[in-house]
Amino acid sequence: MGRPREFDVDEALQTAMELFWRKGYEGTSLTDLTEGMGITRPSLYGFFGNKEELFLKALDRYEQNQMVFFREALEDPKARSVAERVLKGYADLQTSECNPNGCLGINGALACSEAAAEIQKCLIESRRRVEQALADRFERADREGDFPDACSPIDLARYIMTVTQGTAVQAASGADRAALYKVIDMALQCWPK
Amino acid sequence: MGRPREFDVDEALQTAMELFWRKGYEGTSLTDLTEGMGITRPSLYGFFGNKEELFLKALDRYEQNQMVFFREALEDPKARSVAERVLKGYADLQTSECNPNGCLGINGALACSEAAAEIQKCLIESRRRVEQALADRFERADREGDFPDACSPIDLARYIMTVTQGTAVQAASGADRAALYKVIDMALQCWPK
DNA sequence: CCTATTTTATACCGATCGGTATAAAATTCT
DNA sequence: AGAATTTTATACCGATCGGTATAAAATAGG
Repeated sequence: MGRPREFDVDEALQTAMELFWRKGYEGTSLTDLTEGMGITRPSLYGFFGNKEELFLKALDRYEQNQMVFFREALEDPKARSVAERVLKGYADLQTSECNPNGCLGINGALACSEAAAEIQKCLIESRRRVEQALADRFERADREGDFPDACSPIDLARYIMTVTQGTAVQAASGADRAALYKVIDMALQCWPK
Repeated sequence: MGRPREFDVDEALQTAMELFWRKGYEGTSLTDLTEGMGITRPSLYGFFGNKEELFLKALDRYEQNQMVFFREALEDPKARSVAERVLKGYADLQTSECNPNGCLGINGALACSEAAAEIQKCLIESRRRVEQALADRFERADREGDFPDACSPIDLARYIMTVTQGTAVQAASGADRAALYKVIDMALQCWPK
């Protein structure tokens, strides 16, 4: 009942996600958002709360939709394949033609004013969770005898995440997928096949 | 002649650099700058041009002062030592107690609004120059027979830079120096001693 | 002491920031 | 048709954005 909505909530959120991804939280204005999403300010506030809540919803969508590859990679039976699929999956995401370059989780708010401190904290926490999930997977591999003796699961997980964060910066600087794949091949050389 | 300046230009620029380093170009307001530098707006504009020029001057200072380790590292006779010193030098810089975390060259403007597009371009170009300098050094090493056969100088240079950019994100997220050193040790395992 | 010069301090500019009050438009239920 | 409800459109809010006009304060040279 009531006047029917004139826009698709999912589509609008997708657009918001892409804008935040490309310009960061603070670099994206409400005017950017409303014009891009094709809705008015009252609609934005009515459906998504405020800018901060909208960003968190966009981040949630990002994790649900764009990071599928990560959860799938964790299910690979071999730890080295997990690492390779995580690295290449991130590289694919960071250089996808139909998405902004880089990662929303990093572009969103790496360095920012006090006004965005809360968003910055959320993104740090988000990255920490991803790192921990990978570390947990490597712990399992270690118990299964599917892990190099030389290094600890948590350290290797942090190394892998550091490389993906590096490729995120590279992608945001214009590096193409082939270049990132070469980086990944080198990054994986420390891991005997 | 004329009224004597009441502030030290060098000190003021140092403060500006630190602010931009911590909050990024767009995250740092003129109020942040003038209050931090202890000068008024007319003084800032009189001595440093405008916000954009001030940032570029701060970036120049950063490259001159904070990146000394990089130029020194390039002079090391062994290519592998060059790589190790570059990686550890960046990690030190990114986690120095007396500086903001991370890198100015990345925190400055990774993702931003159109208003900061020019600064963003300058930073991308700055990172590209650093990468090229390392690639040139590795080219030399290759000619000197001081380089692994398996990979090309430019690819390895990009790999090294990708890792330092990854550690920059890690540092900006609160990682400490010891953690980054572990990452670097793993990153260097692809390079036979 | 007076002038020229430089830097300071104050107050202001239009534009944009995130956010909202108000009411008209469009639907469903009675 | 009329009331209730929801979403739209418009116009606005105070605060802050980067940037500047104006003139007072502080020096050196004549």
